[in-house]
Amino acid sequence: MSSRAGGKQTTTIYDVAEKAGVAPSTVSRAFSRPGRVNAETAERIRTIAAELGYRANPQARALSTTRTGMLAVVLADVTNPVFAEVVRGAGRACDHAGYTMLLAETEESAEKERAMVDRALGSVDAIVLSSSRMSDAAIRQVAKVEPLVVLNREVAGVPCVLVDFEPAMRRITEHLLELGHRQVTYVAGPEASWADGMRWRGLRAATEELGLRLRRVGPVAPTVAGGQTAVVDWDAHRTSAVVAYNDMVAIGVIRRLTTLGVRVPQDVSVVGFDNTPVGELVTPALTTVAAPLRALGETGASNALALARGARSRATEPVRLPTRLIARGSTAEARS
Amino acid sequence: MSSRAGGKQTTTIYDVAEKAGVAPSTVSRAFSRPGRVNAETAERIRTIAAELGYRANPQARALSTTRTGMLAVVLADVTNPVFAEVVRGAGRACDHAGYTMLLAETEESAEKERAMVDRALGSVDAIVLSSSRMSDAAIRQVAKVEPLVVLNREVAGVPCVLVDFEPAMRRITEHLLELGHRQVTYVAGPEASWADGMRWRGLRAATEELGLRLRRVGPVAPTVAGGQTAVVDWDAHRTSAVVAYNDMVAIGVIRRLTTLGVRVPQDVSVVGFDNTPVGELVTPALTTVAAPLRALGETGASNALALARGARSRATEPVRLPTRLIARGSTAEARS
DNA sequence: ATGAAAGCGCTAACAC
DNA sequence: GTGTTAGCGCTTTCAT
Repeated sequence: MSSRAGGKQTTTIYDVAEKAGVAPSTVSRAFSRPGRVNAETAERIRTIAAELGYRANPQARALSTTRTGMLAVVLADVTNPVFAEVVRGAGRACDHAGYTMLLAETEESAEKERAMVDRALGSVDAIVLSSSRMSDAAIRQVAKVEPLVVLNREVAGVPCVLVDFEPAMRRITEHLLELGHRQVTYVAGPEASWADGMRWRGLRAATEELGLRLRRVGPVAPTVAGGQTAVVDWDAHRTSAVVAYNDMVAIGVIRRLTTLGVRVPQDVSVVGFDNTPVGELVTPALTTVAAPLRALGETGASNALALARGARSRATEPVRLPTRLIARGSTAEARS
Repeated sequence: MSSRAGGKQTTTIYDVAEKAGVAPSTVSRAFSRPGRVNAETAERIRTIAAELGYRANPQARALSTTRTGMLAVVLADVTNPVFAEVVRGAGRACDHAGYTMLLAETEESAEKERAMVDRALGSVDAIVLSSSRMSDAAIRQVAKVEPLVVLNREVAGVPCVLVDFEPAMRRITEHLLELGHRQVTYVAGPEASWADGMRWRGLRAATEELGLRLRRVGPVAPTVAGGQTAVVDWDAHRTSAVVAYNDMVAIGVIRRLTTLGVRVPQDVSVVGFDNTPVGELVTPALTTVAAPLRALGETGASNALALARGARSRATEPVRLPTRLIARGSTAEARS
């Protein structure tokens, strides 16, 4: 039992070594390279260590190995259910790998993000960037210094894992077509959003191919309020179907529509995106697309950890995760 | 520019010292004790450090100071909006103090919690326990080893910050009374939940004092499904008002009631708790209590950091945060 | 105000 | 298989 500056009592490798009658290095080996030490000796050491309540000092270990056993997850907003799921996934991956997760919330500010990444850099073995507001260049820069994987955004030369939007938008379009809709308007989310761009393009491609007429309104904030404001633009050229950037926007659209006396889904069908929990609590329940958010976080984190372990990524082909359409009450047959 | 094992390029204090023509210790001082070094020298050192892109190695620093600059936040479920808010608050406090936040999600398991706390112990300067499933004894144990503050739970001898339930329940009761309700049933949440106990007791005290009749049903899971199941018990002894453990339960109750042809709020009033975002999206919008969740996390974290800085807490009087009632559409005058 | 030197607790060569 | 010896990068006495 030696005591440290802070006043904390700490058992060190030396205490264990002494009591076990072996050299400190042997104790170290017993924990980090169990193979390279006599089985009985190892066992004895472990027993004594347990008795003494020995816990390796992570900082000291890190100092000599350059590996801290920590992964940083940085995202814009934990309060957003979408990211909360991602965090959970990442947490599981860390847990599974014996890693500790460090969380940084940027609250949408690129500067803050930059600062947090900077601070984290020295303390972690890898980084997962979730809803990055940084430029591609800045991201690549960071990737040069530390293993890094980006979620839901494609940055050339940097490993990323993303939700496969194209088939998702295609499914939505098919669904609408089956219900007899011939024109749809897309309510766009934040302009800076990579996801918005992907959704729009996917929808455009699908509608074109399947012969639907497509309009676009917005951009609006990705919130209920945003959705509400979009309705006046929809009103200028009404369509029987609306596809919203995400669930919140869809809910806003529905509320506004309802206020105007337009019934959903009888008069117009509305589709959301993300399969957020509120989707099934509102009236009507939302037709939406479920993205594998948990898996996104999980594979993102575990890929990052793999990189940290030296698995230099050969092909930086983005990993694409599949989605599924969840048809609920907000979509119905078009009135003929 | 010296290179480290991992292959990372790192600028050390020595590199800066050499280029600045001073001793390493001076560089160190220039950063940690700016007062104790000649102003000009300090300036020169800082300039050179910046040029060289010097970043202090946190592990090395921690090794000699015993302070890691990290705070651990452990909670059951990030996916729960209540905790998400707490995390945000804690994150802000950390940010503000130049600390890094480590997040551990226990997914409701006391063992997992124990393990995560254990792992974190060595890496952080303080811990915030949010929805702890550990026993009071276990918590006190941890508090002995490391600065620790508990959120929304009272553990004798351990600093805690909690939502002030009593006035909250009193406000609910008053609200109901004003609307002419004379009997209310409480739908209890998880038995193990400290918050549930407090809410129940607060409600009991208030109803007694104000002369309302109180029944209790449950416990049920703190979910929509849980709320739905509770309705059959309510049905056995109907009351004109229902107070639910939280918003989710309240929503479940409303849905079930609606299914049964009982109208909310015309036939029965329902009150939730937490002011979760969905509360204003459902129909009818939920009357509920807003707890200062963000503040909870924020003061919890900053108190923990204060402890870490040596502010040995004198009185361990729990900090109590105020709430406010948000009256919306799910409560109305009792039918006479 | 600054330099020199001794660690913090652990891992990693290198001997034996 | 195990002991010895250097450090990892920083802070911190103790001199000067």
